[in-house]
Amino acid sequence: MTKNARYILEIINNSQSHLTAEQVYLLLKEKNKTVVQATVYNNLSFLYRQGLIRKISVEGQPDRYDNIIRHDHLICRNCGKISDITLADLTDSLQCQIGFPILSYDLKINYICDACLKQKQENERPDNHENEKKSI
Amino acid sequence: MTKNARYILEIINNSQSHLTAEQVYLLLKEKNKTVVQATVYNNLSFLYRQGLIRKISVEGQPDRYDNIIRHDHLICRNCGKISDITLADLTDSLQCQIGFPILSYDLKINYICDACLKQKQENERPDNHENEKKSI
DNA sequence: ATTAATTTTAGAATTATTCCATTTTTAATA
DNA sequence: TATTAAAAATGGAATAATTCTAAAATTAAT
Repeated sequence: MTKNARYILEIINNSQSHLTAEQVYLLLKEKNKTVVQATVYNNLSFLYRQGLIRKISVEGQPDRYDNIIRHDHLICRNCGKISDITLADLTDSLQCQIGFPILSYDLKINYICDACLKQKQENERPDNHENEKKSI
Repeated sequence: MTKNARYILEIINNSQSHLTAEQVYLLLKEKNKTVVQATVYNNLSFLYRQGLIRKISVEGQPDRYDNIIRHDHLICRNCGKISDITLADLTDSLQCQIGFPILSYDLKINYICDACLKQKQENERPDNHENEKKSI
């Protein structure tokens, strides 16, 4: 494991958010002035292949990277915000239902976050006709 | 709903696979010779906003479009193949655990498909040292 | 028939990611 | 320690997916 790979793993594990490759690149640059994006992509692929990080994808967004501690994700269908939530582990139940061996699962819950809910109520006041069909 | 939107909805609902925008474009072209990609993207967004189609995303792949009949997805972590599978409905259980209202959920099961499993066994015969670290 | 609104088109622009050839770094060995 | 081989990083070009924009075409409303 190279220095860059170690830094990247650290960045991802210490982050509360769900970093894109670009965000990882910007953070890594603080440690290593000369690093380029390709290096970040190489190392992210390496760490992913090794099972040391998780990759999450939300429609219309670039791939994001996350730690491998089991947890699920809430996706706001209005603004795209991703949050963590840890729900009951489904592995056994799924394994049972499916029959052949599974590796893991990804569960995304779609909802409308507080901020968007509030904003929507604002916009839906009878006098306001803005943003009538806005949503990601 | 315009003619193009109707055709696209039909294409997606009649498809067994999980079409990308490009694939939808190629299929729509058979009906409407002059259509361009931007039109397909416009209409896909429209149909998605209306809740008439579903969007699914797999890391490293372009977004895909699917019908809205409830079902889950199996993702082969080696070749990226997506298949449908209908598992127990989790809505109530999730809704209970979460507390605030949810819209829906997406469940992806990671596994290795038959074809890849067979191919891996081939490659792992002691004489064969190809592809020792290949996986998406 | 006229106007306004919506959709489509064509093509440029943007974003995310991969590829490739060269250089640099690291590790292994004489 | 110097030499070599392997792996990683760099810089930049290339590709793929998607969005944007402005003009043209179509549709609906008056």
